[in-house]
Amino acid sequence: MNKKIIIKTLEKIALYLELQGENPFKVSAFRKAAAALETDQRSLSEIDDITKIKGIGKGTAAVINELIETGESTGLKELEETTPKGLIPLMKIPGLGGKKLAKLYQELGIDSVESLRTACEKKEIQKLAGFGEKTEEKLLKELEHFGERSESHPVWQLELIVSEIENLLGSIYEVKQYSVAGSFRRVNEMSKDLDFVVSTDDREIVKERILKHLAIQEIVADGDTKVSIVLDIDDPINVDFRLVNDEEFTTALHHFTGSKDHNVKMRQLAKEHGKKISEYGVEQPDGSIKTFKTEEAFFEHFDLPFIPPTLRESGQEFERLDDITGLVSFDDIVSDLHMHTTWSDGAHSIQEMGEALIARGYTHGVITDHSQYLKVANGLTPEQLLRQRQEIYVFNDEHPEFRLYAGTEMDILPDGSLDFEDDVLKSLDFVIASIHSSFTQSQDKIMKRLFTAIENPYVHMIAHPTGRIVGEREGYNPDVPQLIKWAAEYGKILELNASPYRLDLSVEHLVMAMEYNVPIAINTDAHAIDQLRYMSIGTKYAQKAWVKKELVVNTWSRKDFETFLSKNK
DNA sequence: GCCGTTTTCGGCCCGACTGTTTTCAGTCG
Repeated sequence: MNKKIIIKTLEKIALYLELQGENPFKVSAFRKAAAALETDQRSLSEIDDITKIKGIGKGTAAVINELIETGESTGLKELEETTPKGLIPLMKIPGLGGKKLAKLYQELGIDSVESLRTACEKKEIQKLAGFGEKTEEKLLKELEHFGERSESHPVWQLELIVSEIENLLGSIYEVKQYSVAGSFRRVNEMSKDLDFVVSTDDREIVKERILKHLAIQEIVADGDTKVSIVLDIDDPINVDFRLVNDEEFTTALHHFTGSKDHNVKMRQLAKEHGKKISEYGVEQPDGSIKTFKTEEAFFEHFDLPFIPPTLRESGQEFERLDDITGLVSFDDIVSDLHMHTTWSDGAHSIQEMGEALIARGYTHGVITDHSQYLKVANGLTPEQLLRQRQEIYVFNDEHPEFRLYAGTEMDILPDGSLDFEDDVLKSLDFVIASIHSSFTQSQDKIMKRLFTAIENPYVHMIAHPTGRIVGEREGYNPDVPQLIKWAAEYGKILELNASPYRLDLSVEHLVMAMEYNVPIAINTDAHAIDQLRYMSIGTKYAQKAWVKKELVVNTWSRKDFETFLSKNK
């Protein structure tokens, strides 16, 4: 029996209990037990007494033990027999939860999308107590495009929408402070919706401006403090705006940034001190409400260090408070080691990219255009590389306070060979190797290709090691744990490609890389100046994997970077 | 169902919005 199956079973039981309209605390007890098991790092065989885990008691332990012994759960079986499977997808319909579904099933025998639609059309639903005409209409409307709207949106899609909305909010005179919140602020790869917190003295006007300037498909909710809309774009997405007074901004931002689990932990903590956290402030034991200028001050009020939004996930962050200070942050970044120019498929010249790096306050950077194999990207021949170097030297002469290094993003070819001979590589300051072709090869072949690069003494880094596109494609499926071990052994850097399309390596793999002390370079892979902004997303994403500053190559000084380079010569 | 340096019973995070109601339940985040 593996842990994943047990976790899934506990979650299933919770879902069925919910569908039966069970006590919500009982439902959440099963969810908590599943979460507790998941957070516990040990494998099943390493756990001797399962009830010692907080959140697992007599009832849930019985389910777990039965699963271990027999591979089945009689409790779940019974639930499955008394609750039709067809109800499960109905939970996704907005406005329908366990209680209402239980009632629909018991009173009208509704157990599927079809029977729900029929009941709506026959106007049977409005007759039930607690339901009405409006509910029925709303359900019918939801059923029309049920399953059409995608459940979650990748970060690269949202990034553009967020900056557009931020521009709008910034342009409204009556808006005092604003920020994106929710899972996007926590830099999750996928988000179901977008949340914004806005402070103002004049909610009506701000609301009016928002509704007027956005392309809106539907207004979902329209209250005093919350406006919820669906944006009218190719892939429609729900956007919530929370309107608060300026002094409430910080607590509201914290509240709506979540995650839910993080908030629950914070509130429990507050309660232990006789305090009460809400989006409007922290109620003190004497009943007064305290508000905060910054999130730092908010956390300090509870004797906590600032917990970055990216870490506010499972509640586990409260157990690693001491590690937070050593994490990489955007302020530590002094270089970007992967970018393209007009020499290959970039939009800007060496001069322009270099000056953009200086403007960002960096001390150095590497120009890494594609290599000759990548014809579609205008890859460079060794001769072109040589000429490009002259241009880089000129730039350095003109900007003595900054240093641009000559590099390449060299293809690892389908046959496993490298796109440049060693003597070409030797002449470069920094060599990136990456795979852009034949993604469907066997893992064995892919790993052989990667190993060629790893063992080449002139290669410094493997870029976007899995080739994935967030929410779109899997990549070429390398054996990442093996790659990490090789990188550790051969002293190579692995990339965290900061482009929101890639975020590659992923959190899971970065955690592994940290265990082996493999240096990570967070690079934008910018093909134009404005893409250099991805560095911020990349560093935040790295925090999610608790990536330590000292292992991030682009926090190193120019001197330390050069020392690393000279070791590989 | 789980939990306990105030507790083995009575809580369990907190509030907004909606639609159904004449004071609140259900859903949602």
